[in-house]
Amino acid sequence: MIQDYPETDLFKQQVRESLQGQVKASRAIKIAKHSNVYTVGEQDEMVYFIESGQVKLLMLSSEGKECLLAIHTAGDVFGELCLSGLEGRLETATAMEDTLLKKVPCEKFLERLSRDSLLEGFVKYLAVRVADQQAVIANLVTVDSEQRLGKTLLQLARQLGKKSPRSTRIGLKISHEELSNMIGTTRPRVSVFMQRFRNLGLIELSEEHYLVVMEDKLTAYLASIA
Amino acid sequence: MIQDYPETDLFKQQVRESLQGQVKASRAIKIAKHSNVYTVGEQDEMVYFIESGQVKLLMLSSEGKECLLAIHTAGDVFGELCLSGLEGRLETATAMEDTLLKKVPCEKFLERLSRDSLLEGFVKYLAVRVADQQAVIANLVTVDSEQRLGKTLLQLARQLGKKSPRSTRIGLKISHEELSNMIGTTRPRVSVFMQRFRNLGLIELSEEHYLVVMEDKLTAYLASIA
DNA sequence: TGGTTTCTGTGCATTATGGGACATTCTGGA
DNA sequence: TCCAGAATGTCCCATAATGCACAGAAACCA
Repeated sequence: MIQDYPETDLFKQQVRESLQGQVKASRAIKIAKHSNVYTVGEQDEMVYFIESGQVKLLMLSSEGKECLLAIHTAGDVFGELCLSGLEGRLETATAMEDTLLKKVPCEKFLERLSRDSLLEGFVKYLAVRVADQQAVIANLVTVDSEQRLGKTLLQLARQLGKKSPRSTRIGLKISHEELSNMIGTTRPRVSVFMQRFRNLGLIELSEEHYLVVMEDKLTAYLASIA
Repeated sequence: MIQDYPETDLFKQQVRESLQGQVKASRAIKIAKHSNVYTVGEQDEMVYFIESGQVKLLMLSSEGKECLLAIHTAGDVFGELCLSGLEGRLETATAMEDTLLKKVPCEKFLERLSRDSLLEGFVKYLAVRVADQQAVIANLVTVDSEQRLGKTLLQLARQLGKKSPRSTRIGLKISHEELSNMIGTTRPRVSVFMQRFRNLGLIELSEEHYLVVMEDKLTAYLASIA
């Protein structure tokens, strides 16, 4: 689903450098664990860059059900949707850990990209975003929850994990409830599937309770139950 | 869910003009109804512009289930995901009617945008795309199929419809099966909901069997069952 | 115009899912 | 070190969704 995107990594690197020049202009801000960076509907035309920590993006349905859209970690950019010209935030951004951020007003961000000839890189980055979301949508539409959970784990492993020959460790604790909010099912359901994956040796919990994903095995299993 | 985006329309207008200069370089190509413009996995680094007709974008799951991602009509751009730098198409593009297209190699497209100072507009356009898809994902995750069908109809009405004071006519025939492939449910289920919406006066079928959506009523109904 | 195919409306078994509930284990804070 | 709150592992059951089947209507093709 999500592949390795060297171009995207390159782009993030470039943005980081580009924003360095901005350091004095925009000081780093500190967000405490469980606090919000911004909330739905809020007028906040800023683009954020994560120095350290983790941030999750959530949408709420009318009945208050949550949908976890993405988890971002150090080096990521988020909040860039204010560039769409739409008024008000569509989602809420919450720190999962104490987090250090840089923020730049969205017009400034565009100007900066433009000046540093990064617009094409940003277009590429956004195109990758659209492609990823497209894959997520297709998954939600076509496959059942076990399969979706599996693919989501693979995606998280590739996005956040550290690779070893046979496995990938996700250095970030994500609760079953958060997973259920990503794949559109209930928490108990995720528990059952996670247990199953563990019994089959597709995933493991490390000493420190980090999640370890055996990408090959999990991929093979998902294909076998398809 | 999907709002009116004057900026996006403006951008499409500008792209159209920008591509006019390209007319001789890239002749219009004709795609017969039910034929594919490109298919999954195909190497086809082109950006398309629709002169007339309709095109739908489909993804296929491993078991062959379809997911309808988008419907594009005259004036729209599609296939722009090749800008992500990923190899091979992620989806299949199929003409729903006889369709006339212009195509431009993706690097040429970028060059052209750059030359005509449309890169920022394109960034905005992509940001809107991401925002829209985000809304689609949140819907798939948080609400049930009736609600999703309703929202999808509203979205289609706003995207494809012609407005009257109280209603919007969608000048394009979309089968229940296609709808079911957009919202992630089965065809019979869509039939039942459509019937219900019709009985409640939320939608109508015109003489020529076009779908007419009473946006206000439908919106109110969806809110009432939330 | 007739015949064929696709689309729609419906019903019904079977299965999957959602929404609780509850005991147990973990974790972080005092 | 102990306690309170959070997260996890399991059940159950009412409900929603899937898969299938079939008849009627409409659209398409020749």
